[in-house]
Amino acid sequence: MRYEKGHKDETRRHILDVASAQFRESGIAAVGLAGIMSEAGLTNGAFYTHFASKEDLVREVLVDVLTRRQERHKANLESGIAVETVIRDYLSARHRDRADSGCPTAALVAEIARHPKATRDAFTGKVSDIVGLMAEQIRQGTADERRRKAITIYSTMVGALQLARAVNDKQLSDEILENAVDAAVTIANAR
Amino acid sequence: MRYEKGHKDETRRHILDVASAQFRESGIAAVGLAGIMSEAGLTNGAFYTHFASKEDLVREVLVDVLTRRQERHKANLESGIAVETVIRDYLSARHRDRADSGCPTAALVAEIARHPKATRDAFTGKVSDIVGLMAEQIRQGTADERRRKAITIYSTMVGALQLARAVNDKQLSDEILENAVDAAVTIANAR
DNA sequence: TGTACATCAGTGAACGCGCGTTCACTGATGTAC
DNA sequence: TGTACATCAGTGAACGCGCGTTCACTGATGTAC
Repeated sequence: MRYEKGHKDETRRHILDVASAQFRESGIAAVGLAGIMSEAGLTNGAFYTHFASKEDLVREVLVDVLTRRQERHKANLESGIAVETVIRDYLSARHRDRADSGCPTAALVAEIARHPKATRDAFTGKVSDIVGLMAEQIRQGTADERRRKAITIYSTMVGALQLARAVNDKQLSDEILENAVDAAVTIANAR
Repeated sequence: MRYEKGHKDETRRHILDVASAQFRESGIAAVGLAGIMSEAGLTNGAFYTHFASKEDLVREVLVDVLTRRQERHKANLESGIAVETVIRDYLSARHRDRADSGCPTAALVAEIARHPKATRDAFTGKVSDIVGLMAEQIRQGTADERRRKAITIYSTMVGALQLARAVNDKQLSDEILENAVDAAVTIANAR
């Protein structure tokens, strides 16, 4: 069968979506291409029509998801949504319990640190952009102070979300999220 | 050959050390038992004389390393070492660059979140103990406030160390560590 | 208009490889008689 | 004291399995003449 115009792009988009959910849910190393392709409704071989290798897919997924999240940050900024709202969403029980649609940094940062330069380059650029947007969203302080605050808030959010996910005790998990919200909001509003 | 008394314990200890370094360096999923055993100077089959399964090894490694780190925290506390010193060591360039001998939480927390209950239980208990010791080390605030501070500081340190490792830009990496030090020290000393 | 060929997304079997795990076996030492 | 057997940490080959990747092939549609 020959396909309609745009079909290949749609398929590629679908593979990216399936892969990004599986990676965030289970980690990169634990996810196989066969599993991704079968969830996407395709067979093994079709993978290489769209991507050069698994590592290529990883990099494309990271750029894709982080770009989408960056755009959401940009929209938040333009519509004047407060940084407190972003912090509360990030450190919510929902985000903790739904890693597959959540922040790829929290899900994959340690694995990314062990991936090749091209993948880490892509990640670094996007994280830098997102931190920049968060800095713009912060109201108190000079540009430099706001950047420093954004970096610290991002670190705290990423660490707290991961700990809240790993810990096998609902009370401690909630406590981790709540304390991180307080700390992040305090930092954002500090003069 | 028959072995001297204590030989088996030494071998087990050696396998634990090799495995814990490899896990922290490369992640749990990316490390194979054959590689661990060969670095330990043994062959494949001997593994099951010491451990029931890879998952059993993972749990034993986590308990072992976190217990040792907990004991170091206890010693720090008893010899009156300030929490600032712990923060600066944790967020040092050395710790960032030597994951294999570093904090297993920073290296493995996201992977641990995806492991079976027994593994997560062991991790949760140890993290809880370590946070408790950090809380005792903090000077300002009521017991409850100190616990809350310790949780936040731990989250910030874990997130910042991981980001500093993943980011492919020395300047940004150093910036992440420095800002996290400032934030953590400020939290520890806040009234 | 009809026919021959080109295109190309996707199929599905196969490749070599390393994984976690199993198991019959080794051989130096300890124990029993 | 000498001999036969038990013990057990470790060996190394083999198990089935799923991995990432390759490739000859399919077949519906587009294009050329």
